[in-house]
Order: sequence, then C-alpha cells, then structure tokens
Amino acid sequence: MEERYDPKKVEPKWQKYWAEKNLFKTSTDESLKKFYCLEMFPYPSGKIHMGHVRNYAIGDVIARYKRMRGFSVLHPMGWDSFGLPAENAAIKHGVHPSKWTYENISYMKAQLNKLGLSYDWDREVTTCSPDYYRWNQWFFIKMLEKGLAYRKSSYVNWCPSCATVLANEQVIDSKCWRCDSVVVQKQLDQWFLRITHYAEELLAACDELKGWPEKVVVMQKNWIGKSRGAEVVFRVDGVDEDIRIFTTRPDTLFGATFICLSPPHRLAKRLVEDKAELEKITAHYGKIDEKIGLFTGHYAINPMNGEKIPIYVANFVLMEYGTGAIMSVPAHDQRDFEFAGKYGLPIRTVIKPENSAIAQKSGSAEGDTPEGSAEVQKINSTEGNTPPQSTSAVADFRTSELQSAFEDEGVLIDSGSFSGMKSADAKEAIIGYIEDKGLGRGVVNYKLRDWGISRQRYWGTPIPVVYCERCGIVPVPEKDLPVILPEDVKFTGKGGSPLHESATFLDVACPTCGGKARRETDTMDTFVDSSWYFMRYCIEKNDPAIGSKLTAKSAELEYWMPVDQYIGGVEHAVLHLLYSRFFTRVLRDLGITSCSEPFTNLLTQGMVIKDGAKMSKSKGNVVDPDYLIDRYGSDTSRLFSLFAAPPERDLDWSDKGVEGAFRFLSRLWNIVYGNLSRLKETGAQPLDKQAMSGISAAGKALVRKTHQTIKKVTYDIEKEYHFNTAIAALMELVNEMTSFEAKGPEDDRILRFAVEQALLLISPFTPHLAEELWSCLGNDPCILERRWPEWDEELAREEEIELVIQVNGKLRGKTMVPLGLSDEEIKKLALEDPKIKEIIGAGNIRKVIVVKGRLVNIVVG
RNA sequence: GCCGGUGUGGUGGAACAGGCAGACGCGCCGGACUCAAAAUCCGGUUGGGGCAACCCAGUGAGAGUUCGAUUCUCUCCACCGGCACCA
Repeated sequence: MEERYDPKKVEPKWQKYWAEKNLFKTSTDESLKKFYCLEMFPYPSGKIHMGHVRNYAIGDVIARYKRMRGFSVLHPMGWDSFGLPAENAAIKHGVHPSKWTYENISYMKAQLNKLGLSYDWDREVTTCSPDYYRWNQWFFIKMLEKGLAYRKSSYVNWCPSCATVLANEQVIDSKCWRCDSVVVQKQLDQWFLRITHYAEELLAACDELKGWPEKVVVMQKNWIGKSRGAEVVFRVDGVDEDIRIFTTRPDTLFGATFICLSPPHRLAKRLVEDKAELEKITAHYGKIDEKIGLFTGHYAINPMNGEKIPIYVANFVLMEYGTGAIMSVPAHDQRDFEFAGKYGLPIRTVIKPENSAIAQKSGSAEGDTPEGSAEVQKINSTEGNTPPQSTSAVADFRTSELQSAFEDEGVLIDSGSFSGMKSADAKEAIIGYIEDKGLGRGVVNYKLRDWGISRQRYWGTPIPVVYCERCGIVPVPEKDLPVILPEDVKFTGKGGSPLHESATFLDVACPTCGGKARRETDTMDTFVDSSWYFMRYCIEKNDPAIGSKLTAKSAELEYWMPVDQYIGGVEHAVLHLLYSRFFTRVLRDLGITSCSEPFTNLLTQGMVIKDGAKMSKSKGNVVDPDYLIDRYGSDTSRLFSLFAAPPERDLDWSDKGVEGAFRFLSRLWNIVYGNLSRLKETGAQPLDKQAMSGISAAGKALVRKTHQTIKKVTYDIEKEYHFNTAIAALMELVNEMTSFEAKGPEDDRILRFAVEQALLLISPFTPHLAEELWSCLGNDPCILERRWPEWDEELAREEEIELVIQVNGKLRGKTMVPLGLSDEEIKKLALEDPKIKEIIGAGNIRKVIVVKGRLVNIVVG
C-alpha cells in the first residue's frame, strides 16, 4: 500500500485521456432518448468562483449520470461575453475589451477543464463573436418586420454612473443592479422588444412549469402582474378633451372625488397654466419620497353621476402603468385617502362591509383571544345573511372622521341603481353599463412593460439599423449582416458610446436610397445574447449549414429542445428566465422551433456562504477554486460542494468539511490499493444469486449493503437531485468495506464487487478517482461509457428487521424478528415480550396497531 | 405592506408517503501508534437523572387532528429572499 491518493497525479492524466478520446463529444445517435443538461453560462470576468464550481458540479453529475443511464446527452458550455466589465477594464487598463474578454475565456476554460467537467467544446458559444451576434441582429430584424421591435421616445431608467439605460428588471430599489448608483428618469429614443405581446401567454404558461421551483414561478407571475379592471372616460369640463383612467375597482366609481394625472401625461401640460409649478411636480416624479399634487384649475365629469371633480397632477401616478391617469377614491384607497387629507378633498363612502356588524365587532375586538373571535364568527353565521343593520355602523362609514380607507370589497351604497350590489357583481354591471354608453370598457392590465434593449455602450451587439436623412429608420438588409463591432475605437470613460468616434462605423450609405445615413450607435442589452444561446448549442459550432438551421426548423433544434434540466442561480428568476421564455416564443412564431417553453426543469442552486455572508470579493471571504484544486484536487472540491448541502439550499463553506471529503476519497483509494493484488487476482466475475450460496454472513451483509447503496444513490439522484444523501450512502458503504475482513477468495470476490459498484456510483461525482481506481483493477477505462449499476431487490432486502414496540405511542422495546411475519404473529411476539408485559401490567389493552416491517403500537387504557 | 421560503444537537445537515428523531460529515472527548507532535486507526458524543439495566425531556412557541406528529391543520414568533406608490 505504497501508493497514496495524490489527485495531482491522477487528475491531469485522465483529463488528458478524455480529451484525446473525445469522450465528451455529443452523441449523434438520434435513436437514443435525448437529455439536454444545461448550466447557466458564465460571464468571463477573469476567474471562476466557488459559485461556478458548485453550479457546474451539479450539472456535471446530472450529465454523467444521464449518460450512464443510456441517454444521448447534450452538455455544452459557453461565454456570456459581452458586457460592461470588459469596457471598464479597457478604460482602466487600456486593454481592448476583446483582448481582455478572450484572455479571460481562455483562462476560465482551462479552469473548467481542470474540474473534469464533461463539456462538448465543439458546441462552445461565445456571444461576443460575430458568428454569434449576427443572429441577434437577424432576430432583431425579423422582430422589426413583425412589429415586435419598435422605437419610441420614453422615460427610461438611466444610470448616471454607467451612463446607460437600464431595463426595469435591472433596477433594484431605485438603484443600478451593477453599480448601486441611484437611477434617474430620462427621456430618450429607445428600441423596445414587445414582450407585452406575449404577456398573457407567458402568464398562462406559468402554470405548466411543473419542473420549476414554485418560488420562481410566483416571481414571474407577480412580475407580469395581471389585473382586470376598467378603462373609463372622464370628460374635461369646458375643454374638448377626454381623460381615460384605469381602475381595478369600477365598483367604487361613484366615490371618485378627484382625478390625478401623471406628470408626463399629455394633458398635464395642456391643462396646467403655471409651467413652473408643473416642473416642481415633475421633479418629484418617480421618487418615493412624499406624495405631492397640483390642482390644474380644471374639472372632469364623473360619467356615472355627472358630478364635477377637480383634476390634479400628482407625482406618484405612473405614466407607464394603465393610462397614466387615475380616478381617486379616498374612501376606499389608502393612498388617495392620504392625498385627500393633505389637499382637503372630499371623501365619499360608496362601499360598506358586507356585514357591517362584523366589521364593527372585529374592529373593536383587537387583542381578543382567538376563542373570542371564533365566537363572534359563530354568532354571525347563526344569524344568517341578514344581520340586524346597525345604523350607527353605516353612519360611521360615511363620516369624514374615518381613520383610514376601507379597501376591502363589500356592498355598494350611494351608487345610483347599483346600490345594494356586491362589489364583484357591481364591477361586471358597471363595466357593462359604461360599455353600453360608450364611456369606457373592461380591460386587462399588466405590470410587465416592453423590454428596452438600447444600451449606450460599446461592448455589445450593434443594433442593425441605419438612420437615413431621407428614408428615416432603415433596417440593415440580411445580406449585410453581421454589422461588425469596429475595433478602432477609443475608451476614454468620458461618457457616451465610443462608437460615436468611429467614422468607419458611423457613416454609411442608406441601403434603400444610397444616400447619406448614420448607423445606430446603441448596442443591445446583453440579456438578448442569453435569451437564445441554449438553442445555438443544439448545432455544432462550426456547422457550415448554420444559416439554414437557425432560420427555419432544423432536425437538431427539434431533437434537442427544450432543455431538460437547467441549473443556475435564482437571481435570474425574472430577468434571463423571462426573456428566454419570450424569445423562445418569438422564435417559435418565426417558424424556427416548435418549442414554446425552453426549460422543462429548473434547478436554482443556493449561494455559497462563508462566515455568514455570500462569498464575494468585497466581503473578503472568498475561497479561490484554483487554491482548492491545487491543494485537494477537483474531485474533492466537487464532492464537498455536492455533499455539504442539497443543491437548492445555501451551502455553508467549511474548510474542515473539505478535508473530510478528501479523507473519504483517500479511504476509498486505500481500500483498493490496500487489497490490490487480491482484488486483481479474483477478477471481475458476476456475483449473482447462485454465487451467493455458501458465503459468509459478513460477505452476504456486504453484498446486501452494496445493493442497498445502488438503490439509495439512484433514488436520491432521480428524486430531486439530493446528492448530499447519495454521497452519505456511499460513505456508509465505504465504511462497511473498510471493516470488512476478507478471509478467502470468496470474500475477495465480494469485496471486488462492492468496490466496483461503488466506483460506478461515485463516478459522476468524482470522475478522476473513479476512473483511476476502475482501471487499476484491470478494467477498460472510460467509466462514463459503462452502464449505471442496477440493484437486486431480493439481495438488498434485510433478512431480519428490528421490530419497534410502542405502548401508547412511546418507544418501549425493540426486538429482532424474521421478515414476513403476519400481523397476528407480530402482535403475539410483542405482547409476550416480558418487558412489555411488565409495562402494560394490569392495563386494559384496547387496540394493537401493526405497521408492516416497522413497529407495533399497543394502546392501553 | 404584499408574496414566498426557512426554523432539528456544539456545527453542516438526515429522517420513503404520519411510524425508532439526529443517518453521513465536521468539531469535541477518550484510547492505540509515537520520545513527542502531525497524519492514521479504534471507541464515544442531544440534554438532564442514575453505578447500571433504564427513566424523563426534546425538532422556534402555543393549540388541534391521530393509537402515534420533525412530517398534516390553525395561531403566533424569529430569520432570509423577492416585489413594492401598479390605481
């Protein structure tokens, strides 16, 4: 046993061997069932971090496991390589973003290979390569043709520090997701993708995402934010204008006592005389400080009752949601209530609680015991649905001394012919009424807004349009794609895109009239790149027929899509994952794929935590994967990151835990090398049931444990990918092998069987070690091409079980019993147990419950 | 505020689908080996009580359903995450 476990010898050897054998090449055997396993591709920031190691270790186990189960597996990797850090590096260090990016890619690729990840590099995707981004441009032009891409001037989120526009999804707490600067609103001409066209479909299909974490589905639903309501037209008194408002509470229309316009609303400018005052309000637009308003001096007519109500401009009304104008019902909306209080506007109650008495009581019942309020409920329900009307209760709801708005639904009062209706019915009835009279209509609104993709940045996909002095916006013809990002630019960091400096890029002849034109200098949001990269992987990197395969249906895309298992961080719950669902539908409607939903199963892995915080450079609590691999090897690094926690949970880093993982692998290594000559001599013979007769009890036990482990590891991987418990089971088996003393050739055979099964089972987790030990036993290498082991239910079964005896649910005894006793026999055994007899004593046995193979519970009264 | 998640030893985490709570790992304690240490190996390790066989308590708190609850139901508490002027 001279040979010690030294990953530095083992790991490079096998990495080289696999590469030479081209072992990770994607199978083209389309008769096999396919499995597309994908991990979110990294941004090439320089070096991989522990989060990557964890993410890719999870994916690699799945990919290797599925392959051993006989699937044809697609397991690719690539680089999300456009983005701001490259440009910042250019400004700071004077390196061209391209050089910086490709150097990082090459370093990180070597790191991934050192981890022994089973990627097919013939499908590598690099988004900053013209071969890739030309398709961004092609899709964009198709979307332009279909009206799914458009240009409009709008208020946008502007990060002053990054000097660029941000998507709503990139604004977190009014701050830039990248640099934390406070985002301001700025009016700009921008390109948008019409994701709202798919709002309803994206929402409805959320319910089909059975393989996604509930949490992510809920986040997507909330983000899309569907609400039903009505659009109602209010005439402006004395001015030939209409104000369209959106409300989800048409049942409160009679309670509207004023109107609020968003500051950018067209009519705000038209109706307000004092422009300086309007400016003040506009300055506070989009800020969450105080709510301020400005009376326009004009009135609107409530179409329901003809009443004249004042029109205000208010900073809190969003232009982007609904119509940019709201009706205010202070009695039934807390925000309106506060606004009305501040500006002395009337409050009119038009909804009362369905059961005023309850409201009164529960209002005063604060601090009551749960029993107390249950009683109130009970009394009310026995009273039926016509409780005595408390006149004072109604009066309370009408006074102007309300403490807060009553926001619940209820029964309409003071609402003309609709009085007495319940809110739900009244909504329908009022919508019907306004539709009949042409005063408005029922509508559905979404929080989801179109995706602004223009970025005033260099390192991204050029948006393929030109601006012609005569023809206006002209898309670049397909034959002229790709529009190549020029390299001859300067990085000053002085704001504005460096593309403005590139004359060769900027000046162009109009494709339509040949006249003078200027190229679009904005580039695309990098989230465009990642919205379809999973489809690009389906076709080999250098496939010459790529053009026909990405513009129409291809066998490759039809075979591989959708992704069967997607793995990545939860931080993309609404950004990348929603955009990808949108893009997949666009490509479907362009006839490129028949797939609507890109990711069948999604696993969102937890963060890597150390000392109570997420590992990050700024916190100074990072563990460098290079160091870890150098010290313990990749197998140990992979094993620990899979063992310390189930994949979806946060992983608490522990240096000691890593050592534990290394110790475990060393023990397995020592079992093989410590018994190598005998294990080799005995050879790999099948160990079936016939061979089992006449072997030692210890041998039988080890065979049993081996079969049990195969079963457990298989179950744990199949069900929820609980690798931590799978590894624990393997540790148990190794512990049992360690204490197993082989006393003859029969036992050697058994040990060899156990070892080989363990190596097959552990190979997806620690492929180098498995491969090394597998081949040193004299087996052919490439364990990945072996079949996953199967267990024999009969050999896995225990011969005896430990019967637990309970009395009144409390554990009172245990006894070994043979398998397969009848309930009656078990009952008898338990009742005859002297200790149990004593405990029961003179008690009266009321009932005996037998749970097969587990326990018996004696109920004594 | 709304939505979602989590809560188990000293610690990371186990416990099929209501049936022995604490698998496996880490740490700690004891032992072997060693002049000694490290490494390795063996044993122990929820708390309290008892010489002991055993007994009592115990999965954030409180109730409920059940022969039996970490698991199901309700209320509450704490922490984490997401959204947040969306009319």
